[in-house]
Amino acid sequence: MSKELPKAYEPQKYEDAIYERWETSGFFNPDNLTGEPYSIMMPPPNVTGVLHLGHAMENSLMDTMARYQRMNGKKVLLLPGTDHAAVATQAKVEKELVKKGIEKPREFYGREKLLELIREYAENSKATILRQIKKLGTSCDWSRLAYTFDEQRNLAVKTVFKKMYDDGLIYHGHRVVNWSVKGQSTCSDDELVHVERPSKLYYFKYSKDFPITIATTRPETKLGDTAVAVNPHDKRYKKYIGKVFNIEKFAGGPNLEIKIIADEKVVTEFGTGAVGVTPAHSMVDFEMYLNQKAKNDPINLIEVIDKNGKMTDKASNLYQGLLAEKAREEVSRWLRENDLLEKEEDILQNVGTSDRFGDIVEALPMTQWFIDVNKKVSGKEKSLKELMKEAVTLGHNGISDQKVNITPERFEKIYFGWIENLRDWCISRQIWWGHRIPVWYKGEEIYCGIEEPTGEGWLQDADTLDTWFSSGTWTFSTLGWPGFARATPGKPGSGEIVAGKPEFKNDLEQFHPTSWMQMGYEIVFFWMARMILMSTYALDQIPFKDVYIHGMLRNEEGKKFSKSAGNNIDPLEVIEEYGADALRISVLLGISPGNDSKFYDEKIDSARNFVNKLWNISRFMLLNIPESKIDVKIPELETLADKWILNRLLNVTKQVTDNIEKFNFSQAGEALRDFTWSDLADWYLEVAKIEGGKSEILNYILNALLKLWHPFMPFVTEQIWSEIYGNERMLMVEKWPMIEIKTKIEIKINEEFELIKNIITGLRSLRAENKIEPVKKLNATISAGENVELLKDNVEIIKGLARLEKIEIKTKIKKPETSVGFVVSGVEVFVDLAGAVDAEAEKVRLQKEITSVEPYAIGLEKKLSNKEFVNNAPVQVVEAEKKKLVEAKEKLEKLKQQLNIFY
RNA sequence: GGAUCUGUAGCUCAGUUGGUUAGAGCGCUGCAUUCACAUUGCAGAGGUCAGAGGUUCGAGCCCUCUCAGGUCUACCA
Repeated sequence: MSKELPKAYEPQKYEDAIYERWETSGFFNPDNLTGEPYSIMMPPPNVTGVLHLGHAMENSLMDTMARYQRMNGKKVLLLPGTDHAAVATQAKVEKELVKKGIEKPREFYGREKLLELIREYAENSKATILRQIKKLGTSCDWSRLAYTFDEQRNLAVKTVFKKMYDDGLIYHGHRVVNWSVKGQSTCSDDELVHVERPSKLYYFKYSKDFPITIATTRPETKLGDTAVAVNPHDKRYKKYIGKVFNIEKFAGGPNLEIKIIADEKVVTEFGTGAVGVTPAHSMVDFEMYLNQKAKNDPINLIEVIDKNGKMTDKASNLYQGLLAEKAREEVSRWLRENDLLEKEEDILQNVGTSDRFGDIVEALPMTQWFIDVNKKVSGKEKSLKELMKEAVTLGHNGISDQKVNITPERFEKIYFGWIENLRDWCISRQIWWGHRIPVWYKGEEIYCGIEEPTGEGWLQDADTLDTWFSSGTWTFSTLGWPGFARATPGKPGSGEIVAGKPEFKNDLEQFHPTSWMQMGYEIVFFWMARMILMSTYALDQIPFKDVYIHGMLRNEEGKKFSKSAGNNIDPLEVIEEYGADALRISVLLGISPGNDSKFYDEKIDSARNFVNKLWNISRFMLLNIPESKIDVKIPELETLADKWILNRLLNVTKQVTDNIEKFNFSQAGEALRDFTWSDLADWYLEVAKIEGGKSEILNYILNALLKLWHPFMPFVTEQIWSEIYGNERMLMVEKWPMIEIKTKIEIKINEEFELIKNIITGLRSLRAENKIEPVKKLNATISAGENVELLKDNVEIIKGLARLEKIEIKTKIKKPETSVGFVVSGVEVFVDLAGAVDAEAEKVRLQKEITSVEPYAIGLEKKLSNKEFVNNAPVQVVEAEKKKLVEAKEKLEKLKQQLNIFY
């Protein structure tokens, strides 16, 4: 059955229907597949808005992998989902409400009503996102769709929380935390964005008789100072250590009691070598406070800034109620006026801002929930920190196949560095959109549990959990945990055996640890680290075996795409104009793992062109295949070109396979594109027009080609497939081409075909240089040496592709007088131009070529006469160089002979 | 301050353990249109591989330093 395709590929006409066919086929659901389980969890996009190009890239990566694995006979689960994104979503909705004129949405609506509004927004956004994912062609199992904020995930979150609580890893503690005044909530260290800004460093003394000068960027916090820390080895200050100084009415305000303490971390060389310690408003100072407490030499903690960023009554009524920044001016002014300010210095300072609310974060002491990362996990003798490290080094519990492999490798180091500096993780947030902390209070009593406690008078903790707490459970909460994971001691994740179906395994058993995970480098700490923490702790398993870290897409100027910058690109618009396949290869090709890449018009243009090229290649091939067959073996190979293209096909199959296995999607696609466009379209199909009778081999190649391209460009390949073979079998579940290289690839075939190609290219080039019209047929003679038979066998190709009338091939021919010529691999080609030879031009051309070959030959000669090279280099290399020299010399000699004719 | 990435043709980038006269796409120049494809084909120009040292028979690739740009990170008060 031969079918003629339309002239151009119009993606809009086919894509939706194809997606529907895939979906209804059931093959997106692994339950309908057999083979070894292979699982990928989709990083759930935030329901804060719509997908952007970065998501298009992620979907392309995941889907390419999923389709490749499926075609390789794996039971593939690509599980889709969305993320409620706690702070991010609430911040977003509140921002829009503020824009509408509701200044304080939380006060205005109250908890229930505001939650309803956020929920509505989230559901809307979710629907859009899911539609976009389908448009991109992602082959995910919609029957397992998950949401980080649905009941199933809530159960998983509560279960982990309780386990950690019972193990004493989660504690309620009074510590200094990051506080966003604008968002009225805490945030974790990772949620800070450091911004560099100009600032002033003030050098001052607390009072005239205070012996040490202190430097600070925040004079207003000094109203809450309770100590000065110096290095214990600092000779200048040693004598003061342990002394207490009383300062009356510091800056006209409160009385201070300053104890001089010693701390190794104080750098003698920096500033004055002495640090004013404000335990309440600095993470570092708070740690000193804890240290002093532990040493039984306590210092006080005085809060002078409140949750609204204003000075408290402890700062005295002179400052109370002022915003911190205002108080800073006032304090420094007072110090200046009272001659206590010694110096002001302009410096650049890094301040932490809230990633969601944008304001500068205050350090405040508060009672919050924390995860202790240093405490030993019961029954493990390892802390969470150590678990996180072990999973990436030795493998979880020292088991090597429970090791997380990170690609590219360099992110391992970055990950370890982060672990080193990790502090206890503050997990409670004062926003409403999120998983409520499963803790209830009644007077002094505290209850932590999955269900609300029975009895009167219990009040649930008002706070919610950091969104990454729930995201951390993603790889297993999506697979039914804890439902199917009633733990059998020693065998985590073991489920129930269903009677009569002894082979039954639940999702968790089949698909966890997941096989492969991809994510952007910007969430390695947020997410990858937390998944490893949660999974190793709660399941005793790593979350995934391989994780691939990709870079960010930027625009032509290298800027981030963002809504606020106004350069956002909607993937749906790109798909509408160019098609999903074009979008997919434009974000997949031309990138390198872990590095940022640019997206711009020319890229998507050429991607679209290529999709169309493939369509037309198929179109042409089909015109030459009277009867398409679906399962074909390698046909008889008659001509050199046949052998060559098949060798190239097998070769590129291997390259594509190897590169996908190594997550080099870009290289895989590029190799395939080069094969398709150059080898196949530009050479072999042109040869096929001349040689004819290629039905079977074209059938075979087209079949393989569509399969190889399918993971990258699923729509166009599936469409072509169905145009050829009807709708009975789907390309999506066809077998990936086998690499059946029976005999080893014959280098000779390649070399021989290269010679033919070079002769043709040389003839075309000669024609162009001599400005001979393309239609004019030429006569050529070839002095072929030992290649006579080869060239005679392929004479029709040469004649056809180089547009020759007559060709004469002999072992040795002298250059005819009225001809021009060139030399390639020992073969001399002459073209008779009769009177049309431009002797001067020909002389110049020959001379030019001689001057390029001569130094090359001399270089080779030198190299080969170097004994050290000959002795040290591998034999193959030396042999190759010798061969090159022989050829170069031969070529040089022939060129010189040709040139001599003119004299 | 520490870490890390990047620097290859006008532009965007490949270049896998060191071994052809360093490649591709876009752009540019010239030519071609009843041919599967102008969303095309053919031919061509264009590079001291950021710079300087070093290791090696041999370096775009390994080592050291310098310069430029980016990113992450930190308790410079």
